[in-house]
Amino acid sequence: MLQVNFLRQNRDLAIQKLSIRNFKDIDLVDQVISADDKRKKLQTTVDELLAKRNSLSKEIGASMAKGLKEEAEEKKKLVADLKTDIEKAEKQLIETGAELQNLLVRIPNLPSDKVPAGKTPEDNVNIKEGGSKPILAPDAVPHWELTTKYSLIDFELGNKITGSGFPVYKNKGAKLQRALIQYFLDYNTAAGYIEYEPPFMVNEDSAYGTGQLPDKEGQMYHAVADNFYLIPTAEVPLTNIYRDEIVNESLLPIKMTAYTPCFRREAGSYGKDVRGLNRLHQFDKVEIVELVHPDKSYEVLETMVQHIEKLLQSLELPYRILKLCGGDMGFTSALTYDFEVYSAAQQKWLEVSSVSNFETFQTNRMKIRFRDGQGKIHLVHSLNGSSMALPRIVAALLENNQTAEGIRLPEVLYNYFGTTIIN
RNA sequence: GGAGAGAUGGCAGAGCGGUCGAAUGCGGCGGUCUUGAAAACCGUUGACUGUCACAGGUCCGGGGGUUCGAAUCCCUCUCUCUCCGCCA
Repeated sequence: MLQVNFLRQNRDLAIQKLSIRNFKDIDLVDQVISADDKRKKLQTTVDELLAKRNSLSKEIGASMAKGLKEEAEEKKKLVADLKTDIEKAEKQLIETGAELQNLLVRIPNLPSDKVPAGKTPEDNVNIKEGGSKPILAPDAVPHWELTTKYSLIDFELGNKITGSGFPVYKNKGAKLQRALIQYFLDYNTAAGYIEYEPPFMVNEDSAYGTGQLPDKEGQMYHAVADNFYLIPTAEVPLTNIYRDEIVNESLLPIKMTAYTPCFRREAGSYGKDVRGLNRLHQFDKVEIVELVHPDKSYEVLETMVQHIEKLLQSLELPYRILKLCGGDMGFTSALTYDFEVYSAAQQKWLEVSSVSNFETFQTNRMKIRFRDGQGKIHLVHSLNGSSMALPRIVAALLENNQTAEGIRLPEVLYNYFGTTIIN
């Protein structure tokens, strides 16, 4: 959520930046400002009425203490008259506040200056490629055949137990998941991230805090009886750890990592895109989240990009890094880099990580703040990235490393997995 | 799930329907003392809103009510604790 005062003071800039996103409801900016004007006026009215009531009430108390009963009764009447005015004004104030909030939550984050213009994924800027695409044998097959061939994943069984998009990992397939999770967490904690195991369900406030609610409601699984949401990413519980907290500046940066399963309804997905491990309703992911000083967030974003790049390099996968264009960026982000790995048998780039700086968009909602040396309070910047999402990594590992003898694993996994090859 | 108790500032913990944004202790910050530190002593220390700055307003778990006036009384929801039941 953007800050109203920022919009008031930078109306034109905000509109210009929103256009980089191809955001259509530009009018919202002016609507927010005028709703806030209205709110301010009403607030003043209410405040004045309340001030009157408060002082009269005090006088009543004083009169009573002196035993001036009649005087007190007269003043009581005055306050009684005020009461209807107060109720009316307060009702309007609440309505206007809600109206303002409704407008405000519909405005996405402003893209940073570094965001390229563009509308679709084709307009994303390829800023770097690394690793080399393997040359596969002519009989190479996509991962969904390999997982069957080596008994790693049973998609059909998942259909039976739950439904499509809920695969059952087994044998070495299950162990590979565990090895990757362990490796990723160790890699992150070695870089100073504190490991967490958060809840896999969150309440409404938390889902709202990171921006999943109100508009992405349909993308989460909702446990209606308790009004909990299954997390779509560890970003949600991790970032919410510091919701409504004011931390000392010396505690920054706060670096957190967690493995969690992620649950996504993915309503509307179909066809080739969802084949095998490409798109699932439940998948494993290790996430990194940072809460940092506003002056440092872009520096930190670059560090996070390097962190993830090195991780991909260690997995010996061909990858590329994209800077997302305005039109393809998520609602809450100011700047996003996507990481994709090349899945050789499908001959497709698969997104395995997304790293974003949200600046104050999330922290304004969550009121995550820090106190500086002068005792002043400011919002922190929040960032996060996948480090890494497992399924597509597994898809690429299987496809790219298939040989006549079996799947050859990258060296970094030897110790975690126990053997060097899956056969 | 049943019975009872409770929810107050960063933490602990007072609080008669009016002068309570709230005692006190701890912690934090500043100072005195000290070569330096500790101790001791002195001072200071909630958030939001609003204003050029004052003033003013809001917040004592959430929501509603009673009252001229609510941290204080009533209702309700949520959560925590104790006991019982169930249970990985």
